[in-house]
Amino acid sequence: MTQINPAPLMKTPGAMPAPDCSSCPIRHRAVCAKCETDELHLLEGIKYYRSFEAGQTVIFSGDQMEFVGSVISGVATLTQTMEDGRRQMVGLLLPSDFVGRPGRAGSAYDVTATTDMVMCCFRKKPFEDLMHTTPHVAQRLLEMTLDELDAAREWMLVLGRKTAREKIASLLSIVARRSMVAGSQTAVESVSFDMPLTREAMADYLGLTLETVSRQVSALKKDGVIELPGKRRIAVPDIARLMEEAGDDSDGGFL
Amino acid sequence: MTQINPAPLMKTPGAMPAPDCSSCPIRHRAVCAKCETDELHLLEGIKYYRSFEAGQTVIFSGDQMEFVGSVISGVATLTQTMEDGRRQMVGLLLPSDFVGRPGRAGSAYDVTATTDMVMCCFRKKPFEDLMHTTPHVAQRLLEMTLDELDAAREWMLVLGRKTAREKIASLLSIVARRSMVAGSQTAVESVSFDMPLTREAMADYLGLTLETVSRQVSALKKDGVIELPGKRRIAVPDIARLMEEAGDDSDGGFL
DNA sequence: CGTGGGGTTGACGCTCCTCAAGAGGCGTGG
DNA sequence: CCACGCCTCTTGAGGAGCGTCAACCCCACG
Repeated sequence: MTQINPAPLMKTPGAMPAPDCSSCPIRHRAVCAKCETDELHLLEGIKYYRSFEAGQTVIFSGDQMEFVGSVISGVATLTQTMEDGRRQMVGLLLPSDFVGRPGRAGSAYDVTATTDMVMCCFRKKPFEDLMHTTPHVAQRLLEMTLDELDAAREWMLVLGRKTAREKIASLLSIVARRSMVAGSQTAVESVSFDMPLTREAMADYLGLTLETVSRQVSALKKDGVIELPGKRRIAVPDIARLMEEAGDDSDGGFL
Repeated sequence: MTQINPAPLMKTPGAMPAPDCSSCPIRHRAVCAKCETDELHLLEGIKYYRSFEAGQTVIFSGDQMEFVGSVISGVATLTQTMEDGRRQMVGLLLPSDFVGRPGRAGSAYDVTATTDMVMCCFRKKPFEDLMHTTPHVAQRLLEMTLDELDAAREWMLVLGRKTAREKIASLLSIVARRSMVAGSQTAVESVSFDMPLTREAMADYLGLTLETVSRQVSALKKDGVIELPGKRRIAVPDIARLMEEAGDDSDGGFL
């Protein structure tokens, strides 16, 4: 059984000293992944760290974005809200994911930290300038955006066609997979991880109500697909079984 | 190893003479939008036209993509299918939209023409090379991908949180808006357009059944939100009313 | 004139939502 | 120390919305 432990690394929200890029845990997966050392120095010159507390809003929908950046640790969500209060999560931001949209002034979504979180930020203007001069940043951003688009489309299938039980299993699969990548595990059959979302956030993700989420999680537990060893912790004894419940078996493998 | 050759194409869709870029109707909206004349010549050198009939599959999910390209006229869809046959449309490709994913060998989705369609194609390899040499193509592709991502996220809200009636109204709004852009109308309060999708395709788009789509279209007609002057034709006497039914009023305006 | 594809409409039932009550954990303050 | 409020989560009962199954219409086309 693989154990993935997130490393919480801060208390007070706000600006923080930014460590060296060479020791960065997401160095090879973030926007900067393709950068040569000279390009990295340019980025290093304009970067700064910021931390956010669980529950804190990073950007409000419609606000001006003065920065873009990468999630270093922790989890954030992108959500849309209708006038009558209905909410849909449209993005789940895990370590190495990029926040913000170059070329557009305001944010179209609310960005909220669901756990304590640290970001590596760049002021938007200098970053955009840098995109024009260093092709590797723009290239990597295109790759990442295409991956996000694929993820969004996968998600559409979940939202549009899957049952409540399949939706839950799909979400757990995604989080499990990402946590395995982060821990650089390969080909294991069981995992355990901390679920960074509340029942309500899961419901917002999946287009369900929190009651339905709770019921289906209980059902998956009763059927032995998952175990709940502690608050927030989820153990998956048989990953293939979970994927089967999600409706997409024989998958396992893109990126 | 036995080779089974797919049936030859029925009519004569396929290669076509490619007209000059300067007279192209999507010149200023497609991937080539930012190109200078010299860059355009490079593209012109590797481009070729292909036509597809309504109902014809452009690419099967999992197939190698030998080309990428832009939709010139007509409509295509991107769909995903689960093993048990459940289908979800994940992209609607209208004129100027880009088809294909540079940097990945195979297609993740089925691409199907829903009307007769003409595409401006580039063989994948030369196009990818060109992306590295002419920054304007890569820049424009990033912009377009970001727009697609926004559209996908808007769509998630539709799939996850809207009622059947709101879903129909949302789809009609999108098609109406796009048809207005194409016709370069400004600030009108009524539109009429041809709906390029069957009830079944609409259902696949919206995560509904075709019966529900049919019922809700009838209901919108009965309530005077839309009129159906002819087969496939839809008239919207009051666009604001339609947007209200879609659940996102006071919108009107991104791109 | 028959056939097949697209569309409409009705009856019925299942999934998931709504409303509601209550349990368990945790920090605060008396 | 326990009481209290607040938050998250669980569980139940009832109902609505949409899916399923089925019949039927319209029209193009051979």
